[in-house]
Amino acid sequence: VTSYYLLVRPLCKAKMIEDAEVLITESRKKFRELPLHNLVVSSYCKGKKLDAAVAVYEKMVATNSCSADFVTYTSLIQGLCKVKRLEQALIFLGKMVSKGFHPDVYTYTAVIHALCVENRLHEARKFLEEMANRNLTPNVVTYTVLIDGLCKGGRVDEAVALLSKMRKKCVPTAVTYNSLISGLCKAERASEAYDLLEEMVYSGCIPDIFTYTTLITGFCKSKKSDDALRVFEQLVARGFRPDVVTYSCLIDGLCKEGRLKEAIDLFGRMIKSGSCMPNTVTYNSLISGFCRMGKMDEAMNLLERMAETGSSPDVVTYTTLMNGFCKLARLDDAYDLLNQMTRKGLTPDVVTFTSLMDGLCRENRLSDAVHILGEMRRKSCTPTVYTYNTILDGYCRANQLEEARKFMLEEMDCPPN
RNA sequence: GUCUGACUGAUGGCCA
Repeated sequence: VTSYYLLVRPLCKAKMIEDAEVLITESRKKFRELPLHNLVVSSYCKGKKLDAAVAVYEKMVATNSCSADFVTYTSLIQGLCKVKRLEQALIFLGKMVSKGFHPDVYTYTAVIHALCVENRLHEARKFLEEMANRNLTPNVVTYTVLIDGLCKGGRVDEAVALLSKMRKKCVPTAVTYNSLISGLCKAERASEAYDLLEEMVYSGCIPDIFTYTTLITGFCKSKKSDDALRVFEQLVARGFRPDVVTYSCLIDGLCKEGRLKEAIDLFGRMIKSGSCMPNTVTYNSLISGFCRMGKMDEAMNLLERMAETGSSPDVVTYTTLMNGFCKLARLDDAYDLLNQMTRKGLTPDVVTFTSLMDGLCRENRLSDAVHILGEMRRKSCTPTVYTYNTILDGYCRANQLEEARKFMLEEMDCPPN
């Protein structure tokens, strides 16, 4: 037996699990030990080879070599959860219980997590209750998993309520705070998120630059760049290093409020600080800001200056600029950029084409716009509902309601929104 | 002598 362990364990560690499996299944009966089988099953699970893991389990059952135990079921259920084979995991959970084994907090948490990922929040909550019925105490991770699921499902209020509930039993971790802060920011409730951040720091949990950037983006989304700037100064004062994403978020927020001068100033400050260099996204935000203001000269100037800091324009850069020109009815300039980007080896995508189509529609060139739709399909660039809406809006604007109706019935191959 | 669970950041398109 000892020699089997000496072989099987290293084989599993070296991810040569198939060889390990051969060893244990073809050995003489007395070596068919359960821990060896469990080792193989769990190794397959870790390698996300769940079919193989389940096959070993089934062989165990079929050949009666040894019978699955707590560890076998735990490994399989958690492995299945990880690869999102939730239904199968639930079946094994049922089997496990019916065989008299008691899934532990970890297993329940893994199942709840998988349910949350599938947005099956009601069932997730039911499992929390089931834990209580089985005298299992949910811990921080269990609560955090559910809180995170609720946040991602847009049910932030329930998440906040669950936070209060969990506080009576355990202490939130940085992960808990991060989930909630992100959820509140997505729900445009950045000031509540900020309160949580302060509480997080006060209670000794350490946020990271991601946490701060989430908050900055949250304030920007709510058009509160000033609050975002305050968070920025605070993170610097607390010794965190803003990176290019942090700067870019702020720059984008300022641009979206039309505060272009401040955005440019911050851009300069970023370079001067020496801690990071702007990238394509940083430029794209600035360019988008200038385009929105109709300042196409400045926008084009930025395009030309990207190379100075080692950035290259991408499809977003060009689309932003083209859209800017389209909105000013400068279709020739937009087409020039289309050619330029193609020459650079960049491929226009569905957004690029939709922008162009919108420009054409605004100039009453509806048949040209519809023509692009055909081009897109030929290039297997799939139109989205925005693309169709653009055309529909064009028809409506031109008072061609009957055409719009016909287009919707005959051309739209996605559900309207 | 075998198993174990969680989170967070940026840019472009339609209408309103």
